[in-house]
Amino acid sequence: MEKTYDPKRVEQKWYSYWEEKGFFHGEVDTTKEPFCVVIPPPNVTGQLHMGHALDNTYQDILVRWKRMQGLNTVWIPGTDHAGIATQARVEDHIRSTEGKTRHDLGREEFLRRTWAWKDDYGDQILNQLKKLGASLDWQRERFTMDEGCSRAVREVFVRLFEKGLIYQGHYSVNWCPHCATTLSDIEVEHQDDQGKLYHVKYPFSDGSGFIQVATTRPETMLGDTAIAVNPADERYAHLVGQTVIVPLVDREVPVVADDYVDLEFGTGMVKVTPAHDPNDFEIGLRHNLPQIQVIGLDATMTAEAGKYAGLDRYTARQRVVEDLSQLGLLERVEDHDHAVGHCYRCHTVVEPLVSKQWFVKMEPLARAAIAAVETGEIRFIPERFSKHYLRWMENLRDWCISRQLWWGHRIPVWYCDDCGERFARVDEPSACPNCDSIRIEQDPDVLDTWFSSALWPFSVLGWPDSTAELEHFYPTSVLITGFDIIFFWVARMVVMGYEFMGDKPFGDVLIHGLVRDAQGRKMSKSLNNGVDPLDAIDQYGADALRINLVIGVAPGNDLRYVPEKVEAYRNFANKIWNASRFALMNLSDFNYRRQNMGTLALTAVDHWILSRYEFTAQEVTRFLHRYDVGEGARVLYEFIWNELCDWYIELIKPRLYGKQGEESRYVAQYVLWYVLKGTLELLHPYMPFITEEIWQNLPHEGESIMVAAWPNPSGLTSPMNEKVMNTVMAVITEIRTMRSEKKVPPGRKITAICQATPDVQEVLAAAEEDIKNLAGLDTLTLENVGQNPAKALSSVVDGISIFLPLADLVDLDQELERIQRDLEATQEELRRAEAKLANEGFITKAPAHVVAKEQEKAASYRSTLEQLQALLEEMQR
RNA sequence: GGGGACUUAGCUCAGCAGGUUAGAGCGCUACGCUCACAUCGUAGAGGUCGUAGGUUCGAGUCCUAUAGUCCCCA
Repeated sequence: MEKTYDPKRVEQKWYSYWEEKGFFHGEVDTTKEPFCVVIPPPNVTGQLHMGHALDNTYQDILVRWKRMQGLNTVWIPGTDHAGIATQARVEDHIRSTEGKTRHDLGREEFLRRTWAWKDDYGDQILNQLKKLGASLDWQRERFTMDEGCSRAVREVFVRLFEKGLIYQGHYSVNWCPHCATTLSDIEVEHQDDQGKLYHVKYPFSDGSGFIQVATTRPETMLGDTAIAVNPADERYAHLVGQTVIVPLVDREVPVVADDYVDLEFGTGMVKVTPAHDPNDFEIGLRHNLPQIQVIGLDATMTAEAGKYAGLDRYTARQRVVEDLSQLGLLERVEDHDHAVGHCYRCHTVVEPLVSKQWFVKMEPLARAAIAAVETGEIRFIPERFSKHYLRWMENLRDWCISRQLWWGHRIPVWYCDDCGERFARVDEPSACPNCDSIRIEQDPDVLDTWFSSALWPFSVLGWPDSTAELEHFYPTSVLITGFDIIFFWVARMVVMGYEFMGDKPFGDVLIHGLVRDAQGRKMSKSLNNGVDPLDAIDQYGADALRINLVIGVAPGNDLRYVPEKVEAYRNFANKIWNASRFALMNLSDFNYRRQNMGTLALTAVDHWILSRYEFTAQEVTRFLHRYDVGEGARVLYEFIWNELCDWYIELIKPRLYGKQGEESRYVAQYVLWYVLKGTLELLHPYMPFITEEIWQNLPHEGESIMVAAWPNPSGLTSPMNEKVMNTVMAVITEIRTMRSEKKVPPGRKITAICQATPDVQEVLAAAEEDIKNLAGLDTLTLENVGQNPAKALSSVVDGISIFLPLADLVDLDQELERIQRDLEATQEELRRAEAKLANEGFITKAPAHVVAKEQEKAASYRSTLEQLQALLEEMQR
């Protein structure tokens, strides 16, 4: 084995091995408890980013853990067709290579090209997940536009349509002029932009003066069809029913009263443009106002805008403002920050437009989805995201599902050219069901990408067919995703799950945060501060990246990607590597079958590490069970580095080298092997590659660590030996500290005298060789508390007086000062403990074991204090 | 405007069911290439856990208020 761990040498090898052996695949096995996770499907043309790495690391950790626990485990991979993103990318490509638009190619050819693009690049992101070690069941790979998923989409659409839950209508929707499609409400991101508030005067029709309105979008006034005031506004009550002239277009419009108007804002009067503002649209409906569209699909002004026709909306704004100013109708302009909607894909400012679109009626569908979270049938981890979800679900607006794209699931609705019949079908119809005409046309629009993702947990299991998979694996066990898509995706899966499966899509939803850069900024293309996970894997190894992403992170919280931290876990991998290398070097002649644990003459040190190992196993299991993935990692890290490596391996070296006989050597080998192997198993979900590589080299049974049994409690806990070892370690550490303070060269062997009670002496005597080895002693003398040795460094720990007779290094003043300092610190601790114990409430109300622990501490402080005082007296003599 | 999160060592963060002498990594100081590891070891410095109240025998941990930072929704 090499001196340093080389991830590149082993990662590819083991991934291929696992895949070939079929360990990732799970068949339906009704005799076993199922554990099923569906991947949040990444965009088919996307590239793996840190967010994916984080998300899939969490999933893989849980999946590997459950698999080792013996559950019938399946983690289903797949990709999302990502309508807007994919179409935009292919359009860009065609434009730059051929100078053509999608319209030049036509729908059919464009779709052919997009499928070809998908075939060329679609596997990329999934292959990148393999580099991360993701144990996905590749035999079950799906795509949201594959045949099965597409059929599920049509089936769902038709059923909802026939139930009257999908309807078509003219409404104000969000239009992205760049992507040339509508967007649902949540696809619009509101950002505060610096804008201006224009105060414009509208003359009364009868020439009796002006009213004043404030607007941030003066260009829309060309489409004004009313002025509105609040009915409670006494200032304007007399105006309601009068008419004013919209300047520039000379349109006569009424003044109406509507509750929507905010009395406080601006002048308390607003212009109403039903065609270009969702709120104005609502006002328009209430007052029967006409909708005049002055801005077109390409964000330029329409013919309705008169002389402004053809101008871009922002140019038109300037012109309108100039013209108003010239007419003396612009009262004033002030700075004004306001929220402006931007497309979540391209960040273009969204234009509200009235158009005919398809909607899903959400209110009846949401009921079950709300109840599920309220009753705890579906649980968010951390819990606070339940509120987030519920608040949104309870204020749900209908979902606009039609998109003016070509890439996606085409809406399965046909129109008859002859009789005008409109009908939905799962399979393509050949004629009109009403008049048998074959002159039928399918709706040109496609569905929102999230419509198909909403079906993911059951469509990937074979729905609408009733498959064994659905029966066994649905509901899935846990969904793991970021908080940013709770509304887009999680909520809609819950809705669809209850509607079509009559059951929740998953029981638990584990939400994680965002990966930010080292400065805490979001990783983004525009900032170019993203870190490519593949680069990170290349540099530090997949295992280091994985554990770095989860350790020390509380569930739901964001984390920063700090290269130094990944490096620390690369070092951790190396530490494990070397500890294992040491173990293997000493296990060449080891045969675990020779004797089993029960018959071994275990030492206190052996009992201690077994006890700590058992504790670690319990903790890791407990933490994983509660999705505290980061805490589980921390426990393992600390056990491996601080206990197994720093102490146990150091302590057993002489035994392994045969210095205490063959039997003792075998016992040490056995315990080292047992603990190391078990620890690797516990660590495997976090660091799959290195653990497999080492495990395969250790004596073992089975084909792979990934299908080894998860370590179960086996009664190895030993509080007594833990206590003994704590004393021994404290003595060793104290001697080391004394040496270090006095700059005793590490190589110099010295003598130590320990004074203690007979029972403690016994403990120390049993550990004499260990203490001598690790504290650098040639002699260790144990005696009763009494006379101080002359000219010695001294200290007291856990009621043990330690003397190092190093006459040349003793400086009486320094010694006095140090002892005095220790004495004061101990007094302070004792004071605290005694105060606690003197408290009636504490004694009567605190749990017995807490009180006992406090008493023990006080006793220890007391004896330490006594010895320190004795020391001091004698030194001062 | 409504909701939520965060505020713990110089920096980045843990702290699980209230009970430890409050932890880790990085950085810092001193010493050390001791036959697993310098991607290392040994020892050390460094924190009134944002502030103010409250609950409790006991609060970094629960409650209220307050300040600052950030996020979501409207």
